[in-house]
Amino acid sequence: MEQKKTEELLREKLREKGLKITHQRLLILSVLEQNGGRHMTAEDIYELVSEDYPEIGLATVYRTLQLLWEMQLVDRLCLDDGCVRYEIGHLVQGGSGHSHHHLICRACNRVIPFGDDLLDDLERYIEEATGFHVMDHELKFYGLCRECRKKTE
Amino acid sequence: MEQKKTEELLREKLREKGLKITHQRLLILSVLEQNGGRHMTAEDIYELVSEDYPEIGLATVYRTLQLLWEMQLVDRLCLDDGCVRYEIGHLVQGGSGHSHHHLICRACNRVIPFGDDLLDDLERYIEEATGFHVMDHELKFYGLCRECRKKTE
DNA sequence: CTCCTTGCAAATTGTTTGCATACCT
DNA sequence: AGGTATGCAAACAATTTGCAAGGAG
Repeated sequence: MEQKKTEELLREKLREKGLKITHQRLLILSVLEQNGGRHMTAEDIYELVSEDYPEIGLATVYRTLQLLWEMQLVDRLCLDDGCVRYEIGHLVQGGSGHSHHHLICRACNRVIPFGDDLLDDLERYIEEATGFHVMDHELKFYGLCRECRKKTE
Repeated sequence: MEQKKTEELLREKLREKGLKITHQRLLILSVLEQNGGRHMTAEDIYELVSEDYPEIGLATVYRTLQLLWEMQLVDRLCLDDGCVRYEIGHLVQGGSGHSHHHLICRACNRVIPFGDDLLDDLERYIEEATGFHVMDHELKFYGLCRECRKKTE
């Protein structure tokens, strides 16, 4: 049901721009949606889509991710491991409009997602102070996770 | 004066770890310090250091940046243009202990630094809630800058 | 039928690594 | 002297691009 909605959103946006609705584009979005919690690289997505559609090329995955990102259907993030990662857009997913943050442990490199975002006030403040209209944000905290703190004590 | 202080910090940290104090390491830190406001790529830094020290190799720049980052003397950030950028560490620079955020315009790709950080409360909350000890953070806002908003109206 | 899109392979780009030499301490 | 660092070139990995063929509108 929700699935249907996101796909419909993509169809609309493509139509608006005069772009074509292709199997590949729908499949990539669907894989992202079905893996809501993960932070996937283009390669990850490529492999998952390949299961249903083995002819797909990696370049298409890159091109489509770029497109979906521009349409705000997916979010992008860098976790300092040298590759960009993607997840279904927080604006479309569930429609809560809220993203989460990432806690990155400098010792074990684990990435821990953290709750909801609590930045509404700050966003409002930025808009007032600078005229910059905030659409999205990405917040990462670096430090030591509970386990690594124990180890070094 | 401040310059001297940061360099001294590096010397100490190197000594502590039994690593050597080399011309290259000092120069790289110094270039970062003199370009406090910029977000420099390894290549940028390489070119600047080359002016004073043409024999330097790009690989050394990468190795040194990695080292300085581990020592918390420089900060790292990704601005979605496919390369990692560096700036002098907010912990050492001025000693305020506060970093700034970045506003990234999705239309013109401009990067606007934004004031001080206001995340102390959130950091404290995270530590209480999860046991994760926060040492640093990186916060980016995506949206439309004042100028681009005007254009699209 | 037209133009957008794709798959493939080659090209690019940012970053890392191996190794012999040079340099700190 | 002894091990660390460096410069160079080659290796790698992620991403992009050119192009002929295929597919949506």
